[in-house]
Amino acid sequence: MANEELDYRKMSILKAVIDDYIETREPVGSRTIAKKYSMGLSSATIRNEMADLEELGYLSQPHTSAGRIPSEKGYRLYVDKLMALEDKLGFEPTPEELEDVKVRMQHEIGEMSDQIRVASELVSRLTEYTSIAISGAADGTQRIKALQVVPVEPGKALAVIVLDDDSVKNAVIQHDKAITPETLMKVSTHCNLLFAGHRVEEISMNMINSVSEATGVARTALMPVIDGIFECIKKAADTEVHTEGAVKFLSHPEFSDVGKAKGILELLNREDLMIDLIKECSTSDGLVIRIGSENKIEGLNECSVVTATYSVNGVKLGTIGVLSPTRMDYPRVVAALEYVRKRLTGAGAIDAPEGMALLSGGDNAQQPTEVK
Amino acid sequence: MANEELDYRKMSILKAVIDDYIETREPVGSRTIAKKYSMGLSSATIRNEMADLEELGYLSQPHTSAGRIPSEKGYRLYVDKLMALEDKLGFEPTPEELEDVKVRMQHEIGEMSDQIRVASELVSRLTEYTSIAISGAADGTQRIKALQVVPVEPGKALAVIVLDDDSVKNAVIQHDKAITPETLMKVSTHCNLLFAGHRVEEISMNMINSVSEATGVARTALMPVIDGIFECIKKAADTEVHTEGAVKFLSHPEFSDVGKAKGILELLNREDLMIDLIKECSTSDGLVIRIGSENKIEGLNECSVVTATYSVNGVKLGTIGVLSPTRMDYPRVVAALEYVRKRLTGAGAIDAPEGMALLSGGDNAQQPTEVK
DNA sequence: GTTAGCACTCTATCACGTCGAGTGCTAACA
DNA sequence: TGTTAGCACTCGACGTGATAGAGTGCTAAC
Repeated sequence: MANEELDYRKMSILKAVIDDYIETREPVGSRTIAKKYSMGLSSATIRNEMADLEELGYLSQPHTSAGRIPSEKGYRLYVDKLMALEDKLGFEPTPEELEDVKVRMQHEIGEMSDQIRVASELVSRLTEYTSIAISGAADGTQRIKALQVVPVEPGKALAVIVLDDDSVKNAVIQHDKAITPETLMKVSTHCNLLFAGHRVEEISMNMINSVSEATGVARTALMPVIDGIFECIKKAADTEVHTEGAVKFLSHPEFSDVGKAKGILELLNREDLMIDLIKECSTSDGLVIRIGSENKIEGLNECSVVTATYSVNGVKLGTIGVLSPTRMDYPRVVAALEYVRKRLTGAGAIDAPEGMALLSGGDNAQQPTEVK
Repeated sequence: MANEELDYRKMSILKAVIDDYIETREPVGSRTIAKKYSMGLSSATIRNEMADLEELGYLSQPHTSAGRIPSEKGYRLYVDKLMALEDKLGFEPTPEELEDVKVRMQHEIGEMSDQIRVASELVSRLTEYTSIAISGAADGTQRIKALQVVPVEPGKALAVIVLDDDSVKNAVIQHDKAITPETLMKVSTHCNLLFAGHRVEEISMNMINSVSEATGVARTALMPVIDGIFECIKKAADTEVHTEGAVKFLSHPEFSDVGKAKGILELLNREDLMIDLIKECSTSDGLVIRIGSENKIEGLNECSVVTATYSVNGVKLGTIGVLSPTRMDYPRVVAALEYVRKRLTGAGAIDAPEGMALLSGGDNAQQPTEVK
């Protein structure tokens, strides 16, 4: 499994360079590596190796007299084989914090599954990066738990559905004032019986026949009501986005230029783009890492995305993505996302993290990363 | 009504300076005023007047050889007496745009009254500034239009209420599995009858007696359900905030420093602070302008806030505030907020805007601004 | 194969000089 | 008495050049 091109020493040096660069944000020189990482080699030797690594495309130089910085290829190798995940979270959240998260996850029901929203907040806090959450399956495979039509005032009602990820959608119904609340109730009860337990995608318009027959309400009068219910169901198929900690982008020296910062924040506000970005990675149930230009959104070429998709009891809650400049603390992000997985599923261990460790013996690469 | 301290000429010059500074973002020199605003005076004369205005505290100088910029006192006089509101919107939104806004306002029902949220988006677009909207009365005076308990699955239900500003709140109910959906329905119907039309603040806990008696359900079993309903009603009393166009702050040269920009964006994320900021001004039903340090939030000393509170048919929809650096295009902001008022109420005119105009004859100050 | 030494390159930083905008003051003018 | 032209002065913006420091690649010795 060891990389053909690189021997052990080159890998060690590459890992040291990337670790240091992630930590210091400064191009890394040969002297730094020799001294700080006690390789037992002189800076001159390291210089030679670094020149090789540059030739092979793993490192690059901002300018002649600067140290090296990792290239995308370097980062790719790093996340696939080199990075060490031990203790990268740095701290366990306090018990109170955990309790708070747990309570909030279980207690609220909102537009988006609140579990995934709260989880996203947690990820952002743990990593100090921006996190983006998108809601559940949003592909029509969610099941309807309950449906109800709530009469609001004459001629106006509210369609409410609850999905299996405990998210709630509603839509306004403007109907004929002749329709009484009692009739609405009947329709509501019937639709609930009809739809509950079914997938969103299974609900089809011709069910109106059955509703009309069963309730004895004329089809034309029923139309707006059914329309409202369908609008509501349609909303269930919409993907919701929630961005947390967008401002944290301004902390990165990579975005110390206001124009650039503005650009990225405007991108983050583009819900359609963010959905695309995260969704593209949400097929697999594991972690997906996209480095720099591996992700296709223009303007995000200097950023990396790590996503994790979460399911509980077979219900897809959603996908959380962490977004930051390419110089991302990958191990920490991976650890945070795995930690949240543990929280969400209530089981599963990250106590003995897998993935590499080159320097600790093995060379297994169990972190499922999208291989470009 | 004319200011004691200032004669007509000084006011003209002050107005010209502020107009120009708002437009160009540059300290304004005497030559600029003389040439651009055709005062019929030489730059030397204007220089003398400007020196007076500075002495009186209406203008200040960044440094010796720069032009003048308005002080807070200068802005205050400007918004109270000097600014001209004619045609400040610059353009009427296209018919399609208006239609879009109208449709969205009427059609959606969400956590916050969508009317106020959509209005806030419109304001931000018209002014190119950040706008902050807070929801309705949120003081317990909203009335409940409808209430319903929706059974979700055994032991779980959802309380849904619709308020008079068409906002929807919901809360989860974890109840005894022995309670059947039919019982829930009975409770729901009873509560709806009991609560509908009443103010949120009127609902009191001892109503549980009546519910228990009327439905024949034991009080202990009923407790979680009533709790859920109360939680829901409690949420109705929460103020919701919606911020639109926060990123626009990054366009202002005043925030070209990333650190400063970060500070302000973090402030904008502090919902509690924003609620305080806007709420403080939401007592009056007119416009309130706070300039620089007139608003009490630390870190917003170099910003101004203009707020407008909107009610339709006696129902308070909410308050919209526009936030920008002190160098704000006040006339445009006022025009935009008045325009939105026209849109929301469907009547009322801003076609003949009031307020000053010093240079067009009158000197009335009808814009209700908070006098510090 | 490794390392010490050295010349070289490139950036960041700071001091310096210049330019231009705008002022305040004075003296002349209507 | 109010207005204006003229002028010396101030101060920030900007471009230039010198300097220091970090890091490299190469060569020769170990």
